[in-house]
Parts: sequence; structure tokens; C-alpha cells
Amino acid sequence: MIAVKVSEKSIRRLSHYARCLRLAKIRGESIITSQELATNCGISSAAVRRDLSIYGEFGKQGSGYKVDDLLVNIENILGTTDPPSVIIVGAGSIGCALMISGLAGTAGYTYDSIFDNDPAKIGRYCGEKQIRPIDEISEVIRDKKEVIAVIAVSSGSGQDALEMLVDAGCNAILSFALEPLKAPDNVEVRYVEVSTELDVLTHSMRRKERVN
Amino acid sequence: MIAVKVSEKSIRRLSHYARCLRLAKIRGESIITSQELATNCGISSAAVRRDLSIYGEFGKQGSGYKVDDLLVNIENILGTTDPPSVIIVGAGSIGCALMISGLAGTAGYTYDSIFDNDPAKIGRYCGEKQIRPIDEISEVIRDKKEVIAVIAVSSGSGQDALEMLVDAGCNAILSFALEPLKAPDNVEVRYVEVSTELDVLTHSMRRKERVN
DNA sequence: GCGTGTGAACCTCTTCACAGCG
DNA sequence: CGCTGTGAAGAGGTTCACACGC
Repeated sequence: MIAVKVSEKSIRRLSHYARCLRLAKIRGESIITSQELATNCGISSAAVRRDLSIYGEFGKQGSGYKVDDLLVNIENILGTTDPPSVIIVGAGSIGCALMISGLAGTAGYTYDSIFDNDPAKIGRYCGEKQIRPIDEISEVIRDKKEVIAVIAVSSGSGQDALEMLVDAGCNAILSFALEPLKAPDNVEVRYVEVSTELDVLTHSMRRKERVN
Repeated sequence: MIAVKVSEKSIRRLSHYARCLRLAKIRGESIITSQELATNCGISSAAVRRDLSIYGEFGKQGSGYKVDDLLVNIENILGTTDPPSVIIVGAGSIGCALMISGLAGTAGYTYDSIFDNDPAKIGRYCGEKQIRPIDEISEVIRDKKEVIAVIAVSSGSGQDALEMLVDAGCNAILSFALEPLKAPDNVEVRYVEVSTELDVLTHSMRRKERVN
């Protein structure tokens, strides 16, 4: 596999293609065209072909792409063939909800464990997992060598959680915290920003009114 | 206010600036520079000035931007001066968690109500709100004229939920569902895609390994 | 004939660097 | 003098349209 530098937008789309392919597989389809993938993902077929051709020639002219093969190739590119463990930091409502709802339909991620610093919560169950004390994070991260951490702590504690994770060796974080977090360059932090999504929706809603 | 066509990325950043400004206001700061906003949001100061200059000349050369004024202006642009009501469809773990955790620190959004189609759940409390039967959605949407709906239903029911919302007149939707949804052109649908975020994180994590 | 892979044109967003104003 | 606002240059991503292979 040749390392190719590539935009995040393209990676996001690969993730979407993978999702479509899993669904196509379930439906029993063995061949899929760029047009079908495009319609399912809400983009143009040229964009799909461009994305895929960056990494290789996966398709067959005149027919399309083999569903199974393309999925394997994309998972290989994403590195999700054997997905890393995911841990949750913060057993509040959001953290527990994530744990309970699980990650079915994804590349095969599973929530490995959930942590909190509130002694009253330790040992209680979220779904099938017991909430663990936060000081056990570092040994968990050392055991699995690669871990993605989801930060779902209450407002204001996000930075503390991040620093604890980074110290323990974690370098991939998905934060539900409202505040922007500071992290070293070698640590990738992504955000789920419900309030920004609401702002974007409000903006487009209000803009439409003005136009009409 | 002149209507300006503008990219979604710029709107997202305006949302971030608004968040920084609210924090600056709480800290009691009255003036802020593009550089400070930039550092807080992890981008360049030129980008901040560019974003803001699209809509007007909000700053003072030599000093910076008045925190209060800039916040008012940005909220005016976003349309969040009086934010629309937000409703939640689906009182599963995610829906309830959102309702319970609320929207503090945002432009002032509040979750107005939560709906489910499971008779066993109707009337039970999520935080301070009772879960309402799904057929009451249309009257709620008619009462408030503008509503953003958050779809947090179980896998496979997302499209049904969307259609019900669209029929009731809702045109702004934030979906936590895994599957991509089809909607009419005049309806804006956005997604919270935890599984795609995990894929992006996995990709960058695995890529780093290869480089080292 | 059909659908992929891709050069080339196009378009959009970002960065640079500096004039101009307080 | 400091910081904004912005023309101009640059970088990056998308779309077009068609040659090529099945």
C-alpha cells in the first residue's frame, strides 16, 4: 500500500462509501456503480470515481465495482480492517447513551470500557459494562496499544480529561465537550458540535425566509 | 442587512467565534483581536478577519473588535438572536441524553419537547419534560412556526421520522441516525456521524504509524 | 454500449502581505 | 504604532467531458 496524502473530506467520503457498501452487501448486491454510490451518498458520480481512483483502479469498465472487493479495499485504506478499541470518558447521560446504543453498522468498532471520576457511579452498569474509576484509564490504554477515546464529560472538564488521556498515551480523541481543547500536535482531536450544527441549521432556515 | 451568499465552512466558524465571544464576555473582556479569536478557534488571524469582513467592518483598526458588538452582529448574521425551538424525535438513550444534558453555553437554544412512538414511554420523564406521542409532532410544529428537529430514533426508522417531520412542515433536521436520509430540496438535513468520525480518527492514527 | 479513470478547466477557499485608519 | 480590511497570489477540491477497456 502506497501512502497517499489526501484530504479529510475525501476520507469522510470513503467512510460513507464503506457504509453504503455494507448495506449493499446485506441486500445481496455483488456489483455497484459509481452512480449508485453517488446517489446513496448525495454527491456526483465523478466525485466517487475520483476518490476511488486516488488509491488504485478498483473498478471494471463497463460494469462497476465488486461490492466485496471495494469494501475490503476501502477498509484497508481507512485502516478499519481491525478497528481500534473505543473507550468513553465520562459516564454522564451522553457517555452512557453512547455506550448503550453501541456502534452497530459501523466498521466493527465496539465500546471497550467507560470511565468516570464520581465514586458514586463506579461499578454501576451502562448497558453491559461497569463504570470504571478514571485512574484505570492509563492501564487500559497500555493494554490495548491503540485506543480512540470519546470525551463525554461535563462542561469545563474536557481539557482535564484530554490531558489525562494524552499522558496515558492516547492520540485519537472524539470530544462532545462544548469547549475547544488544546492538544499536542501528534494527537488528533475531533469534535461533535451539536450547537454549531444547530447554528448552521438556523442560519440556513433564516436565510431562506429572507429570500422568499 | 444585505443577504450575502457564503460557504458553510465560514458559517461554522462564525458559530465558533460566537462561542469564544460568549466566553470572553463571561471573563469580562470588552475588546478582542482577530489574533485572539484565531488562537481560540485554532485557525489563522487572516481567516478570522476575512470571515468577518464579508459581512461588514466590525473592527477598529489599531485596537480590535468590541466583544459585545461583534457577538450581536454575528448572532444577527446566524439568525440566532432569538433561536428557534428544538424538538427531539426518539426517546431512546441518545434522545433522552440530549434532553437531559441540555444546551447550556449555546446561542440560547432549548429543547422544547421530546417524542416517541412507543406507548410504554409516553408520559415518562426525560429531565423535566414528559415524552409525548409522536402524532402530536405536527401540532407542535404548527404552534411554533420554526422548529429544528433532532432525529434520534433507532436504526432503520430515520427515514420514517424525517417524512413525518417534513409533512408537518419542519425544514431543518439534525440526524443522529446512521443511514443517509432522503429529503426534499427545501429541507436542510445535517448529520452527527460518530462512526465517520471514528473512521477519520482511525485513518489518521494508522497513517501516522506508517510514516514513523 | 456502458461505466471507469483522468487530463483539463473551473471554481472556491486560504494565505500572504500591505495599505490605511484609529 | 497596532490591528483591521482586502487585493492578489496560491492551493485545493470539484466538475466536465472524453478516451479507454470490458
